[in-house]
Amino acid sequence: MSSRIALVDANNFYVSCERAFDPRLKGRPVVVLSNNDGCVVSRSNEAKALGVRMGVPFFEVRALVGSRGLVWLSSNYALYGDISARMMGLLGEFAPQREVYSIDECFLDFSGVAFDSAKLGYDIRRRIQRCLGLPTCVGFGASKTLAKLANHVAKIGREHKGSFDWDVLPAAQCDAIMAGIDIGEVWGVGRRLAPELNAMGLRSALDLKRAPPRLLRKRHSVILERTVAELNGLPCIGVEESTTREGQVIATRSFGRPVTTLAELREAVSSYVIRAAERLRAQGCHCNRVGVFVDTGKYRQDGGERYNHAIEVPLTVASDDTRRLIAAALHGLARLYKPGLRYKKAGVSLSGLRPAGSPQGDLFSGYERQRSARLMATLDAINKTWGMNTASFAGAGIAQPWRMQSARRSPRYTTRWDELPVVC
DNA sequence: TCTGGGGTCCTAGGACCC
DNA sequence: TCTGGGGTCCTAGGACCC
Repeated sequence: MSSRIALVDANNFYVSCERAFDPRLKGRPVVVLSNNDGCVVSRSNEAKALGVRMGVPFFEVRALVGSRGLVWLSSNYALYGDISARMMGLLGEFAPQREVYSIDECFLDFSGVAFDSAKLGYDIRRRIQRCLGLPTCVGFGASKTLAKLANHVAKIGREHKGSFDWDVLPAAQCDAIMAGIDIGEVWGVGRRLAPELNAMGLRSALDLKRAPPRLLRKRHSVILERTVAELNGLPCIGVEESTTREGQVIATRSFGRPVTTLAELREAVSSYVIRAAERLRAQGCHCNRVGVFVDTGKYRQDGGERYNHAIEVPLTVASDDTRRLIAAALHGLARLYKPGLRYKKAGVSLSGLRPAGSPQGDLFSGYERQRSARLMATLDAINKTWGMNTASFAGAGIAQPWRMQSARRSPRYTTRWDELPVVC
């Protein structure tokens, strides 16, 4: 039985989440900004029509606020994460197997199942629209790469009404459509690779589909070889329900204003460890390496040299105890810190992840370990019930003057009792 | 003035082992 | 002067993704 995969994704996801709770935003040019209100990361169709590009620094388009009525919002990840979880729950009802690929994208595996893709695509889109108020598109194909590309076709061609399936069209027609798609739109071909492939005479998705895979592997990598196979309907990338890879947890932020003192850097790094450790425990993992990095930023005005360095501190015993991880991170930070610089950003990474149940304990730590586990569990329970940072660590600072800007975050409608939407 | 954050995967090269 | 070969593990860096 041949492979049949769908990719569902929400259109303009962050903006659509905001619109679902604030109908006044409908029909208007709206953008949602990245952390620190730095870059545009989501745009309504009206904003796209004004020429606002993805990822553009906000200050470059700020004039459109006055001249064209552009509305801007800070990002509200509590809201988007919750809406995403609801969307993925609904999508899971449609297929035997589901892979949550990103906050707004999901692969569904229908291999071995008979279905009418036109009806299914319509049903999925209607369900998500009715339950959550989100517009979506659906693409069907024999591989993940083809499903992604089908989704792209569904999105740009109005005649497809938000759903497209390669397998219902004759091969010649599929090729004609692919010939019209830029090679850079193919999943796995990024900003570096596209010009290199262009230089080899490959310009469209169809060119890549017909390219010799061996040669591409030699010149580039095995990834590109797989992409070519996937474009030809030979699935190489499986649909995976859960990720059991080793993985890592990263927490990083740009500062609201430059930071110069070690004391403030210590506060910031501590607060990032607290967040990362929460996520680590939510995954049920311990880590055995703590990385920390600082950066003076790549857009420096003062002409000085950029300083961005990282250091990894190994732990003798894998841990998920915030206190231990903070101690390790601060140890690394002390070695990294150079006075007299204006730091723009810092971060931590937890790696060497393993399941919490299997610690290779040091001989005498049994009792300590139980105490630690209880303390962390209590901390997480308090913060889950009463909201983030209800109980925290003094080392992270109280005033936190270095914190990022988030001038226009909408209410956390669905995750905070005190911010529930009020219906009049 | 103002330029995000959180990931994955592959490859090359060095350390180390037998 | 001459100085193996094969394997694994780890890490850094680069490319990609959303």
